[in-house]
Parts: sequence; structure tokens; C-alpha cells
Amino acid sequence: MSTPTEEPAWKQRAVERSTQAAKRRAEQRVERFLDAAQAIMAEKGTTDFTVQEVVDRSKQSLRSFYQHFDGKHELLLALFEDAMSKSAEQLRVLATEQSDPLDRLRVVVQELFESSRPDPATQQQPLFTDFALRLLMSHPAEMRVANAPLLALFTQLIQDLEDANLLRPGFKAKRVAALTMQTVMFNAQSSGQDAAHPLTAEEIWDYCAHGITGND
Amino acid sequence: MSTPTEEPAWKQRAVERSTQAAKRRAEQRVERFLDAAQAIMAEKGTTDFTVQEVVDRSKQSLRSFYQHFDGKHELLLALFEDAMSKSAEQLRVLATEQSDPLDRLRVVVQELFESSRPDPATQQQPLFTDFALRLLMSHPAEMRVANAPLLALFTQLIQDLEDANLLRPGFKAKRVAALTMQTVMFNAQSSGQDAAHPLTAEEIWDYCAHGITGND
DNA sequence: CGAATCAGAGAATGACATTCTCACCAAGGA
DNA sequence: TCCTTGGTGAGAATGTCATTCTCTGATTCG
Repeated sequence: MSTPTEEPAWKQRAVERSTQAAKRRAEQRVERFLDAAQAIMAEKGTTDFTVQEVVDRSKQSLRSFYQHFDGKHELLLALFEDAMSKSAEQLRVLATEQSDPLDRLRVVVQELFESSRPDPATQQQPLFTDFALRLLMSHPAEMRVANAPLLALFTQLIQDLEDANLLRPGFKAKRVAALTMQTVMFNAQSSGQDAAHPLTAEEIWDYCAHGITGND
Repeated sequence: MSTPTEEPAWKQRAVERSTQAAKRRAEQRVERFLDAAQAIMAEKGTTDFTVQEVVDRSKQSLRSFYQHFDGKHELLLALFEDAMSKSAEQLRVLATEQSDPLDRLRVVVQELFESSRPDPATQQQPLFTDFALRLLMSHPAEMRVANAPLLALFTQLIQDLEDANLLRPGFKAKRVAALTMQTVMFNAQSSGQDAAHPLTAEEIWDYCAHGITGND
């Protein structure tokens, strides 16, 4: 049972070094798959690429792909988490430019709405839409993880509102945050698909902020 | 070019009769496919059945399936439209039981929320969730058609609100209707998937009715 | 009866994801 | 230097579906 406690330090370091080298190599390969996938999505505008396409594009092999990813799903998830996290970052920055707590939330809601609607201009939109919905149904837990950064931002912004006594009495910041985030993203999605009801960012903000009746 | 204008009436009737008979038969077959699919979904709780399963269950043939449906997609769509339409009916009935316009909307919102969340008890829930999202992405036009009955109900209810001066000034009933419907259904979906934030029907109603701030 | 249409059985096809086989090669240890 | 080993490339094999195709028997109608 007793493990050899006399592992020479140099050996440990050597193992460590080669382990780190291997890790670095692996990360590079993963990166190449990720980049290839992103490029393909940008070109085709959907998440409907084949694993083979990614493999070819990245000039690696199927063998290697499945060595690094559990499957196509993992690849999508990685890209999605990344995109969500980056998006949360951007929005957070945007928020800091506003001093009024209500304005902070407003700009974030409106910008999230704009960036969540399908737009042929920007690249990585499909992730925010196409894949997000599939993920919601198939892997809610992973969806929660991917949403976490954005949810944290919303929670904080609404907490600020609460501190400023601007949150409707009886509401819990965290729950309103989740509700608002989902509402904005989903409605951006479904309205964007539809040329007839192109909701505006202002409309959705008015709705979220004041509700249907606009009073108690 | 001149078609025989002297088609004997009896012949026309005969053709008509056989056409109608054929139509009746076709409808029966379609029904059997539909029923089989519904039964399978109820059993398995998802829309992830194979066409083969439906065919076997309905004791018909693949040949026949593709004769009557353009593909699996058409089958799903048929079931979805049907479910949405039935649901809109039920909700409409529920609404008539309330005399106050705001209560009418409230009960509809709350019931739609409850019936849209994934619940192992009732049968045809998966359609309201699983498939709806796929449809939204892949065939927005058909989605719009399927949503029409429910949207009409919401529009009417909110129009009533407007007439009673209970709609926030500046809001258009039709747009608020779409926004509210989607918000309720989507949030039911995403909250239901998540054991941690089980939103309540009351919460979502408060949110939709009064918004985040609850005032102007 | 004979031609046309319908429907069942199930094989064939085509797209994919995923797995498996084989051959190579580079780095580390003996 | 030789051997072992882990990671790779190439690409064939498998498995699951949807969708199409072929063959064949039945039903209908003149």
C-alpha cells in the first residue's frame, strides 16, 4: 500500500514537464478544431456542419477529434459556453458605462436583444439561437452552466435595482434575473425569425421593465 | 384542346363518389398514423420516435406513410398544430369563466404556463416544448401558422384590456400579445427543465403584468 | 376477365456520427 | 542505438435514421 515516497524530484519535474508539453499539444489541437468549427459556422451561418467538415478543415483526423471531444455535442457546447461568456463580458463592460442602475439594465437588455436576434451580418449568431434551444431541451444542466455568466450579470444588475428600491416589491432579484434574461433572448429569437413582427429593443425593454399594465 | 364537355353526370358522380371514398380512406390512414405517433410520444415522452415505429404501430407501411406525409416533419407539424389549436380552445373556455378582463388574461397566462411546462403526468406535453423549439428554428412560417390560434386568443384578451384602459399606454395589443405568449411558453419550458428555479405561475404572471419595476 | 390503382414488405440509398484497424512516428528510457 | 508507448493520420466499418425504390398481391371498375 505504501507508495514509494522516494520519487526523486527531478523525475517528478520531468514527468511534469512532459505532461505539460502533452497538455499544451492537446490544447493546440483542440483549438484547431474549435477554430475550424467557428470558421465553418461563420461561413454557413448554421450549426449544421458535419464532424468530417471540421476535421478536414482543421487538417486533423477523426481519430484525433474523438480523442479530444466526447462527440459533436461537446464541441458545440465548448463553442457555446465560450460565446456566452464573451458576450457576458461585453455586456458587463457596456453596463459600467451607465451610472443609473435602471439605465445599466436597460442597455444590457437592449444590447442582448440585438445581439441575440438572427442577423446575417455578424458571425457567431447561430450559437445564440439555433444551438441554444437544442441544448435547453437535451442538456438543461449544461445549459445552466453556459448561461451562468450572463445570469450573474443580470442578477447583479437587478440586485442594484433592488438596493435602489427600484425593484417591484416582492420580487426576488435572482428569479427576476433569470426570467428577464430568458425573455429577452427567446423573444429576440422568435421575433427575429419573423419579418412581420420585428420587435424592437425598446419594445422589449418597456415590456420587461413595466409589464403589460404598467401599474399595480 | 377542347375537353369533352359532355361528361355524363352519372360519371361525374361516380368519380366524385370514388374520389370521396378514396379521400375518406386516406383520412383514415392519416388518422391511424397520427394516433400511432401520439401514442408513442405519450409512452416515450419525447418526439424522438422513428418513422418506422409509427408505421409498425399503425400497422401500415412505409410506402403508405410517405404517400400521405411529405416526411416526418409533416407528421410532427400536424400533431403540433392540432395540439396548439386544442390548447387554444381550452384556454378560451377558461377565459370566458372570468368577467374581469385582467383576470381573464391572468388565468390564461397561468394555465398556459402550467400546461407548457414539462410534466411527466400529462401526455402530449413534449409537443409544446421539444418540437416547438425545433420548428421555430427550421420553419418559422409554419410555426407562425401553428401559433395563430393561441396568438389570436391573447390578442383578443389584451385588446379587451386596452378597451378597459388597462393596457400600458403606447403598447399595441397585438405586439404585446405575441410577446406575452412567447414569454410564458418559453419560460415555462426553461424553468421546468430546471429543478432549482421552479418558477410559479403566479410569478410569471406578476412579471408579465407589472414588469420589473412595477411602475413608470 | 383485364387494366389501373392502392398498399404491404422490406431491400436499397444516403447522410451522419461514432468506432475501429492499421501503420507511423517521435520522445524517453534501458 | 533499440524498444516501448502514446498520440495521429487515413480511411474503412458500423449503426441509426429518413427517405426512396422494387416487387407483389389485392381491390376496383369498366
